[in-house]
Amino acid sequence: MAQEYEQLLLKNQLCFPLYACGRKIVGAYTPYLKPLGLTYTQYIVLMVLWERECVSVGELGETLFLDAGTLTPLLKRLEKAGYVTRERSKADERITVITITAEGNKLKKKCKDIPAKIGESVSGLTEKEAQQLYKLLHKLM
Amino acid sequence: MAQEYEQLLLKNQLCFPLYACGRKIVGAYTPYLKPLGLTYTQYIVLMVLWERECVSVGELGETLFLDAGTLTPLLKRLEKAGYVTRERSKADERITVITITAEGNKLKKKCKDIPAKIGESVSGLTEKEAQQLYKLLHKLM
DNA sequence: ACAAATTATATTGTGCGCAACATAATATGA
DNA sequence: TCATATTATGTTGCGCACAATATAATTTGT
Repeated sequence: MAQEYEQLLLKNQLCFPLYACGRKIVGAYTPYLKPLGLTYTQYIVLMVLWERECVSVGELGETLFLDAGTLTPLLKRLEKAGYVTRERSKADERITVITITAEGNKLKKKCKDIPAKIGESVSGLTEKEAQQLYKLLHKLM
Repeated sequence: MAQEYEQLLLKNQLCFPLYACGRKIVGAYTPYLKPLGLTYTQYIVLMVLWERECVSVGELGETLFLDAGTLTPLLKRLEKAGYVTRERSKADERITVITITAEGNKLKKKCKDIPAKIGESVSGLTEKEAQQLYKLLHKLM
């Protein structure tokens, strides 16, 4: 095999493990989120709302790096489940404001211990390594 | 905000940047792969085939951490495009053997320079940091 | 040999994820 | 002011991604 193709070997890729780990993350959360009827993406949307109470679709997208094509149907599902409300801003009718409901806030307590449980399954890394990884990923974004 | 919920703050999550970077990777490849009519997942499937020539669906799944529900329709699309063939193994009819075609191998040359181009856009990291990241991600998997 | 268990792939259903396009409201400028 | 541009969200279409289930071939145990 010619050396010029060395960069195309799967084992020489940095991107592939990044892609694979990203999916593994979602998988790691599933056993904890599914009993609550949530997906990972819905969970991180709720995380934003637990911090901010209300937020526009655009701000959500910027925060989570997701676009309207992903968020609109997801938010409609969360609305249907009773966890958020969706209404047009009175100041600017182009903006849809997403607000967490009391029911949505109740989920916060139920989700409280999930990060620690995930942390245990990522225990292949030491505390120092986890911090290193955190820094490198943030530098990438 | 009570301290007990600190772990639910988005900025304290290790998993979120992992999830976000995983998606950014796919996005970074798109401008190079789309002109070739390929998706990122199809590209990594082809990477395996460029190394191995032929492989079963199960081995592909183990290598790429993907399941049959993802691979079967994807492989049918690659077959339709003329890049692979799909046929049952004669030794064991349960196994579907995927083989790269001459047309599929031609793509290898066209993809040769993509990793370098992606590398440039990931140039926020030094060589040393990229190696560190590589090691940490592999430890996670 | 042959029923039961195992293995490998395929199918179905749901939910992302994003590009491209559509729609409606607001801002801008001659 | 009023056409034009911009902004924010929504819609459509396609391709993953995976759980759950189905199907068919092979292996195993008696």
